[in-house]
Amino acid sequence: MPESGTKQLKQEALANFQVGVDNVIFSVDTQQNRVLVLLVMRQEEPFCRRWSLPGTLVNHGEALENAAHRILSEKIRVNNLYLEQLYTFGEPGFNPWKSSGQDHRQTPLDIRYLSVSYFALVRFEEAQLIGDSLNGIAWYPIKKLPQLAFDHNKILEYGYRRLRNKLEYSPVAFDVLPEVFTLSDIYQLYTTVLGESFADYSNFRTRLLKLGFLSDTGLKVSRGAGRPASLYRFDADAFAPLKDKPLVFI
Amino acid sequence: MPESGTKQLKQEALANFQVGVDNVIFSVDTQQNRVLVLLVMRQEEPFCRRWSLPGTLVNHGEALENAAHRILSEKIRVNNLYLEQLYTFGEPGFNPWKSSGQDHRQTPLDIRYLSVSYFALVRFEEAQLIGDSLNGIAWYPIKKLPQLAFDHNKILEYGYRRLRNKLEYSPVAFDVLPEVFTLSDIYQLYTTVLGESFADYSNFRTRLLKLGFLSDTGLKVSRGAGRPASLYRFDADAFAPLKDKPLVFI
DNA sequence: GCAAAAGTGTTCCGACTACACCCATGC
DNA sequence: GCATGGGTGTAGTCGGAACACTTTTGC
Repeated sequence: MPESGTKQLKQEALANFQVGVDNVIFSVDTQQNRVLVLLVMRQEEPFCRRWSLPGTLVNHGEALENAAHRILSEKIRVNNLYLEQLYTFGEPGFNPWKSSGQDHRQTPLDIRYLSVSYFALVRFEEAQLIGDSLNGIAWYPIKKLPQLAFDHNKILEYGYRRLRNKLEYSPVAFDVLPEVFTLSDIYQLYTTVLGESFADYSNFRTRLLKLGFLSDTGLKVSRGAGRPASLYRFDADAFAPLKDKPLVFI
Repeated sequence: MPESGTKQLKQEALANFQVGVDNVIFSVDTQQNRVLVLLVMRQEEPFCRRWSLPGTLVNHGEALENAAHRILSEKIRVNNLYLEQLYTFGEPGFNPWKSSGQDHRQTPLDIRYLSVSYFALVRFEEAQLIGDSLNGIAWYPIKKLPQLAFDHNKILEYGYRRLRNKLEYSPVAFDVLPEVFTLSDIYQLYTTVLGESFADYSNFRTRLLKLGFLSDTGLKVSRGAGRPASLYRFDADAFAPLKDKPLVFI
């Protein structure tokens, strides 16, 4: 924390910042077996007509996380959502407008830009994009990313690592699954994100059920041929004791 | 990322930020079996004469991580060090100077403060404090923290959680151990930080050695009574293949 | 010799793996 | 019936937990 009082001489050297929030928003399309990330097409300089992460500058009086929620809800409509802070990027000299014609604000030349990135996971099936691909918003498969604006490829890679870690060590999946779901719904979610590197379906079942935080609703659902699957519900109370433990799924 | 061009109307509402870096610097005193955190005594308002995390405002042209290194090296001299970004705090309305007499800078009233916190682990035995407790700098046992300035207690708690996680899942310990060390050195480090909740010494030994990234130097060291202990060295090359794997120590 | 600390070995048991196999449905 | 996906059971194996035991030092 600053020691402003004793160091008047240094005051001149302090940087002023504009702070933005950039969201890495993931969803998982288990049908097509791919992880998707939400991108928006930039409509202005710099990096005009390039895809980028949805982001915004932080408003006066607005909490960082609120800014993240705001930009998210401008692009997409969802009911369930997992959101957490990812990382703060902000190399000096990285001012998007510094050498462009866009520096039309009441900002001194040496304004600096800081990007606080957020990581989000939403349910693909329920997510409604606001606007369409013509309006420059789209889900992109993580395996086929275009070149993004700014250092967004770096941020995205960082977010993708976090996604896989989160899935292994915490129950984020259940924030993003429907209220009730089958065990193979979960299994497909995991295989899509993490690859096939873990236990087969039958062992996955056994382990997950033994953890004891999935309660059988008694309901069944039939999807085409094959035996109908039981529908389960995530029991937050039963999970609570496991919280903060070095619990590992997969 | 901002969409400044299309939203001129909103420009008025944008916040301007001053960005600071606050360090949570840990060390481990295995002799006395306690985790320590470095605190400094504030010499000015607000929170004058209160302990706080060592921090600084970010200078013009200075990378965030460099600011973290700078404030650290102003307080302490170390050779080995682990440093990583922790979290970014910055609720609106949280401007330390807003309602104090210290607002003597060329800043508009609505300037907002953002704290990017960093997490550091240093070796207690080699760390030399610059200045002494009279100059207001001291190691505090994590179990006996005073009330800190700002929201630093919250930041510290967050850092402490990270410390324990890092120790379990990554080889940070070896960044902070001497070049050569005994197996009980490591064991004591782990027990001090994590409590006694894991394997006994003999099982800990076996597991750690089986991982294969500790090489026996052939040297021995005798510390008072008892059989002399072998000195080991961390072999970064041998560890490399294990990197990024869901490796768990303890 | 005896205490103290380092280091080794052994037994027990639970957990994960890899399957084989049974069940309920659509067609 | 048979294909399809859901669900159960089991034998083999690996690894951790607990603890007894041996080794090497200081005194």
